[in-house]
Amino acid sequence: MAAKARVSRPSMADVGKRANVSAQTVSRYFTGVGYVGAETRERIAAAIEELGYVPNQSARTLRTSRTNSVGVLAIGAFNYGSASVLTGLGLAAREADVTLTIAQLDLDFEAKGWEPEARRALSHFKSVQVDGVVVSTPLPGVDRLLQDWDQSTPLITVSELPSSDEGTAGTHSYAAGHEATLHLIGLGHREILHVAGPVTRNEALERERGYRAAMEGAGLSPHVLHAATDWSSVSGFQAGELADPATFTAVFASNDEIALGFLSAMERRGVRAPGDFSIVGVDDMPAAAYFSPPLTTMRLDFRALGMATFKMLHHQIVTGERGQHYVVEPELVLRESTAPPART
Amino acid sequence: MAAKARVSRPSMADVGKRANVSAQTVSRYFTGVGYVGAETRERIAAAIEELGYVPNQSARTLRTSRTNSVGVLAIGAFNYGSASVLTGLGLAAREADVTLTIAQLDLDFEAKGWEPEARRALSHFKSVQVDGVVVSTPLPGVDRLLQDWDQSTPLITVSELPSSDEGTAGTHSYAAGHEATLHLIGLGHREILHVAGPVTRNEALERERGYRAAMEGAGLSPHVLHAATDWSSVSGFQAGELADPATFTAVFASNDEIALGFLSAMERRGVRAPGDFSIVGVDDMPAAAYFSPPLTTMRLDFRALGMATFKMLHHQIVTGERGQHYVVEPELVLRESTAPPART
DNA sequence: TAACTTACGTCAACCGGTTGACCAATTATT
DNA sequence: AATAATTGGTCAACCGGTTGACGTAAGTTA
Repeated sequence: MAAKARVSRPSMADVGKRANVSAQTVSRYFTGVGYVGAETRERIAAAIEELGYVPNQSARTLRTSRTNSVGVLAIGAFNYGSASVLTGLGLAAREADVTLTIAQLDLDFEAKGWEPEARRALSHFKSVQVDGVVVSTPLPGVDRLLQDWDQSTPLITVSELPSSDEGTAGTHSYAAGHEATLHLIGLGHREILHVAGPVTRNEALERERGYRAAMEGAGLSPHVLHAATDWSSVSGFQAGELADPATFTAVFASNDEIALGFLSAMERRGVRAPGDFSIVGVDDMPAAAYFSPPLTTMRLDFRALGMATFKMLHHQIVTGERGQHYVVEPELVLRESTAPPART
Repeated sequence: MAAKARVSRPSMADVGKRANVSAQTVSRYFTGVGYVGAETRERIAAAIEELGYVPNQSARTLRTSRTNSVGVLAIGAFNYGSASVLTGLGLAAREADVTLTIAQLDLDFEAKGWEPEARRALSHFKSVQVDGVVVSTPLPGVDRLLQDWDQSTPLITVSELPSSDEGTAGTHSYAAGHEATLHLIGLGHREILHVAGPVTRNEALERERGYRAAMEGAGLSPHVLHAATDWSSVSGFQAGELADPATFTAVFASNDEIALGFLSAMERRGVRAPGDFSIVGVDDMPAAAYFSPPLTTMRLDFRALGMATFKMLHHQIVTGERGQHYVVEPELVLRESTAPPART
């Protein structure tokens, strides 16, 4: 035992001393450059174990400017979709031995203007030198942020309808709106109401576009209710209170939660699905199968989106290649909330 | 312009050169120690802006061993509860200018044994020198992890029924189970089934304990159905398929999603709440108010839990004091899924 | 026997800040 | 007029790894 009291954590030199090798050999042990004998390797491993040595990531980063971490820019609250994307990101990151550093926007970012805050977050990511960045804020105008982004660190946005090839991923919300509406049209409905999601979200806008295209394609006039300020069932309920059941035989709701709220408001008036009207949502959250009635919906695999997004980013980090993109295609899940119309 | 091409980011020295001050004065500008005149301060700020200078966090950490980040150990998937806790943590962290670094356990951590993985995550946190750690994995046995945790960096567990005073936070699930059951008893129910949550979660165990205590306190015999492998409505539905409606007049479900699945299974048999049976859940997830019928439930404010947890941890980080704890008390939210029994 | 390969050791520079010691000039206060 | 307080510069050590250059031995292969 050395007389010197050690307050700080053990360093490479301490490990080397314990294993009767030089600190540089310990470095070789970790980095893999140069030769380290099998027996020496074991002695080093033992010394690490005994001392409880953990390498200092800051020192490593300072020298190598790599951190094995990626930054995630997210909106304030995690609902089903964003939480699932985060889950997917995290799972894929775990597999690649990368950790996520998350920066959240303020809850009322819409009012305050989220741009300065987003810039601060990105600047923070530069400060900690993340190896890559995921921008998971599907807000109209995120593109502006990325223009003055340093091209040298990979960045990928998980947004709507990745039009460009440049490292984007997202759900195909336009298709979701389109197919959902076609399903209702196919059942014979002609008066189809769209309960839109929050106008401040790209997904909501795309789903509405898809709906409108399907309606116009069939020669039907679109009827959109913009009552939602968020993705919650509260918004759906409020929309349901505003809607007149006499004016539609089917509803396309921008997501499952809104559909749930709408169903609830209708039931209060004695109007029920699928007898009195049909309704289809988007997301297929786990609970949707147990709504009353079980909800027909466009499934979107958010977790797979998160995993694929991370994998693309990671690929870009290690190889330097970019230009991929990934789109989650929606899938119609038929359940009991849709049926042919009772009246035409 | 210097002839030397600069590939790397600007450093403090570059800022100093631009502002006609020394690099040390720039350091004073950031750290606040020593004097920097108002006019000089402006020149430095301008130079930072012009160069797009961002301090190198690794260099800072290497010297100061502070990171302005806290680690969060979370389970694999984010459902309503854990996502809300994370939201709260993130919002409070944002306010304190701290970022979260998250480490997720594998999805099937239950099968594989989560301890080694959790240890790896904690070791990673040591490696990056987080200022504090939040252990948000309400698994039986987390205590074992903490025994060999280095006391010098603050750690707080968000778990069940924080018995000790030593920096813990959590929901009072026992009380939730107890009060929910008392509510049903108070309505006149005597045959009350408990649909338990996953036995691998502390909350589920505590809610069951609370239920049992209330039943036994009223001289009633508890009847517990252990069908859930997770917190999902699928589990609730499966439990509902196993349950015999003739054996109970009321149900206490371990959370809202399970209650939803159970309701759905019952409805398939033509058994409805609140006419045929009463049911109460736990969580009060936003959708619960729009279930059919709207669900009576024990509200738990997970976001507040997350925010309080972070604030406690942060207080501990800056002051060094510990010994606080925070408990989220459940609150009974009366809706339409409970009523006095039709039969006794 | 020469030429590699393997397995280390020893310096030393470097990453980019922080911190302390020390000095010098102005301005403000007693 | 003497003593502070304020402002800012210089030099150098330090945090804990990584990386390169160079040297030395042993064992292997041509």
